[in-house]
Amino acid sequence: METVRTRYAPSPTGHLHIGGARTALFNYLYARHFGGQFIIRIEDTDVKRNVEGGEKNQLDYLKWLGLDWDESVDVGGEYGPYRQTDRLAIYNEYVNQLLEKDLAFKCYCTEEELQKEREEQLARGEAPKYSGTCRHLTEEDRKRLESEGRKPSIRFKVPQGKVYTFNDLVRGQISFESDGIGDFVIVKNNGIPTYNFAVVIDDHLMRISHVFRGEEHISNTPKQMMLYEAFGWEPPAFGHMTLIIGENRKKLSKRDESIIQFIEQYQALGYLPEALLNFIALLGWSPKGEEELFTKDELVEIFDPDRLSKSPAVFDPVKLAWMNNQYIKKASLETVVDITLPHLKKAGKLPENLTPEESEWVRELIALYQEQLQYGAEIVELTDLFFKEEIHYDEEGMAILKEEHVPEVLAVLKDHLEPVEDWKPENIQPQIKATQKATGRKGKQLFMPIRVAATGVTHGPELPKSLALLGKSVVLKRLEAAIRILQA
RNA sequence: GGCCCCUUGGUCAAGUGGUUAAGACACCACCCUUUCACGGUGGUAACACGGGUUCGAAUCCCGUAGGGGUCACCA
Repeated sequence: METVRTRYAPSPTGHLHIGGARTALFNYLYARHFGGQFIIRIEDTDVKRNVEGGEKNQLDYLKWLGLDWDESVDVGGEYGPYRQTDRLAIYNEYVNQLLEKDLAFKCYCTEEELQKEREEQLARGEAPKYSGTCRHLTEEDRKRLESEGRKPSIRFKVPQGKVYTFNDLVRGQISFESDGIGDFVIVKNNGIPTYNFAVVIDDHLMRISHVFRGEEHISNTPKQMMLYEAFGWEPPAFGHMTLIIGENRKKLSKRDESIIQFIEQYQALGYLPEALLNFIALLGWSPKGEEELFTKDELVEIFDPDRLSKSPAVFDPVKLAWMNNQYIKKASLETVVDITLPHLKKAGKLPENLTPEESEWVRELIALYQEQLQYGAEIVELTDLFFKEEIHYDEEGMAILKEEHVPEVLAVLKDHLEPVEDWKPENIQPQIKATQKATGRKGKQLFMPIRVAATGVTHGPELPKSLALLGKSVVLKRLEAAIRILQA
């Protein structure tokens, strides 16, 4: 069997987003599963729309997600160059072949003329399609048009009356009639080839064997097949994956703000790359058993292209959060600190540079919330009570404090806590116990008033640890304040 | 509008002619716990519709409806 070679071919017109990452991942999984190579090629033929840093962002965040590749702009490879604008001379050669064989022709129509043509067709209720104006120009016509200063684009002569059929790896057989397709542009009038042309040349020259891409490319496939046919080449196998859609059930638009789409944003919010990768793998694909949590290596192992689904997948941020929490719970404290600490600093809760004591304190604080943390940035609201100077009790808290036995509990606890030298959970816990003995109050009646008085809230993590992290003076002050309020 | 694709619970999704139609997220209840969270147990909830084919259809065929994609000198 021929070597499996797949590729991810982003255009640097934007940063890496969910859809791109998914395409990259499945091409990666396919290649790795079958022991093949994975290539990254930069499709930057839309010179106007390329954005600064787009290419780097794509590569950086693919790497962050844990993907690696065998050939690309950064690591080289024997089928390079891997950036399309560095391959212009190559395309030129093949364009000339087509021109010589009369399989392509120069088109002098301007954008305005074409636009007008399209509008008229639409107005007549026809499908917009290039009418073939320049298909049969004579040499003289061309000279004349060029003397007018027109720069030609080059169009491919679409064969008439043919049917193009391919066996899609995810959808099965799909057919198109060539008559529905107009002669399409393969080289723009700025001399740079279009996507549909360059992709064919490159996939062939780079020996790409399988192409997984989004469903939006289904209708490009017949055009590409025509080109393969014109050159006498064998096309790769195509697999069109379902679209990832938003809650409105439409394709994610890069401008849609209802969903976080860029991988860098997930990193910034404190998601773990392993979780995001795992989640993305389950978008339009499902494994055999009931397990859903997989490492990258496990995914490579179990990946089966036959299990790619055909219907679109709604991106569910709630499930992503759940999955991220699954990974956070299993992660080391260091990792969790890494994704949370910057948010505490950014929120102004902590200074940029921490003393060793502050570092240790915040580590313990973060550890307290590791079990329930869904993503790094969430730490700020979760730990809010540890950074508040003033606390005030809500209705529920007030109701708890107002119970008759509370002043006694608080006062006794305060007396027991005052002598504690080494302010640690292990030393605080016995004093709570002692308070229980002295007052005869236990369970809710004991813990809740203490919690409310010391933290201001009715829910939170383990009480002794919370008190320890709050610090002795803060706790004592708050107990006193509560006692005072209750006396008034 | 033409062409193409899709249709199982709120969401993801298993299922490939015979199942009590899995599982996960979310939701609800209970258990654990001082509380919250975690965890555990249980529960509500689905084959778009209409015709065939068949002893038998979520599964096969044909329609209808709905949704989506695409019709660029974007990729």
